[in-house]
Amino acid sequence: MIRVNNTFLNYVIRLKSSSLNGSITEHHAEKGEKLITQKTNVRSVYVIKEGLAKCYLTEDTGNDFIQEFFGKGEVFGEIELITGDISFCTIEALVPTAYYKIPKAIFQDLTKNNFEFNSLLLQLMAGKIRYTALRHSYNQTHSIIEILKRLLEQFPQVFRQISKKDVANYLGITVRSLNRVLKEVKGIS
Amino acid sequence: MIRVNNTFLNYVIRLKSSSLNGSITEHHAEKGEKLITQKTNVRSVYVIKEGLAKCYLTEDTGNDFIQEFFGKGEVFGEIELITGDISFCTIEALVPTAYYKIPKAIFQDLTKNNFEFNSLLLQLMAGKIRYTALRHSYNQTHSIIEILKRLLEQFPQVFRQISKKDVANYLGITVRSLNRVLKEVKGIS
DNA sequence: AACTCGAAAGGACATTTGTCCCGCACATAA
DNA sequence: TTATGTGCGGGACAAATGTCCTTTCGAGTT
Repeated sequence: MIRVNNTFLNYVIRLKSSSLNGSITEHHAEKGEKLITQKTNVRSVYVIKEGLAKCYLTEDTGNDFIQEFFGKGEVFGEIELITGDISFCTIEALVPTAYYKIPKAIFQDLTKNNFEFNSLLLQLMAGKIRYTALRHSYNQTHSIIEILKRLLEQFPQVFRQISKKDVANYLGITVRSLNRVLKEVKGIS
Repeated sequence: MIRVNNTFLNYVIRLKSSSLNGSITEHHAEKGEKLITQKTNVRSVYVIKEGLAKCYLTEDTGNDFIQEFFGKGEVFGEIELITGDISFCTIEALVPTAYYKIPKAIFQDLTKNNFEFNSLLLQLMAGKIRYTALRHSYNQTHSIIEILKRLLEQFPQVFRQISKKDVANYLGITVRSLNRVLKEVKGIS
């Protein structure tokens, strides 16, 4: 749901304030601002310093599917830099968000010449693969009410930060269904 | 659906027949045999030389969710070696399958000291992330009939190699629904 | 041959989810 | 103040999907 990665964030902060001072830059996005737009070129790796963003794909049907919510330390853009493809998703700030940008050339140099960075990158990507596999498996094999119950256990405050529509798009259902099931969940507990 | 990776396969074959002769070994699995079992330790990276396997997660409900079908050159086990966790899925041969095994120590050495291998590994993992993101987004935002139509366009022969039950588990639906929708698809075309 | 078993096909019904509404509350702009 | 838009909540009905069950078929076993 809301992913974080403090290990990587701390490492990037250390990198920034050391040898690479100047090439890793800090930026700020307002609520609703897009950090990456689907089907455009990506020139940097992004790391969230503070805030919250949604990562979503817009389909030909006009529907959005929210892949993940990114919190402190989450990294994106690295996939596009590695595969060389254009972006397959849009990243949009849900609240005022501060983030770091690592330019492509610096990123590529780090992966090749910095063991620790390379190792953290592998960890991070392996974690993404593992996490999404587990999530989609759970989602495909359980009813919406079970999925929602689990989500509310892990993030009791979801709706404080995230709109119903976004949660529905994350679960791949309509807001109407979300409301219906939400009522049911509350009725039980 | 059926993923392949010839680039990586060729590289591994070259590796095997050169410096690393002896440490990369070739094996064989019968139909139904499991190469990796969910929730057990993984000690090697696996690469399919020839054949077909399914990668699936068994949930507490008893339901299986098939994440992918692995064909020639597909790699697995690398996630577990990187994160250090036990396996989150089972890999089972669907036909007689030949594969290579790269022991953990060799794999770790290669990622650190072999630029080309490291680069191929990053490509491979980035590709997995991208591919599954696109697939799950499509699946969540389209009806089963659209998903199935697309699948039949890309793999007209699916049912020659893969049972209805496995296809249903891949799509996250029941066999009954699959049959129903299949009839509809054929009716249209 | 007789038997068992697993895969496939599909009927009948229940349940879940989506679609299309309408109304309410709360912003913000005119 | 009055408009206008947007998020939220939910009723009523339609459509999609699951559950349960029965039948058929063919491969292998005894």
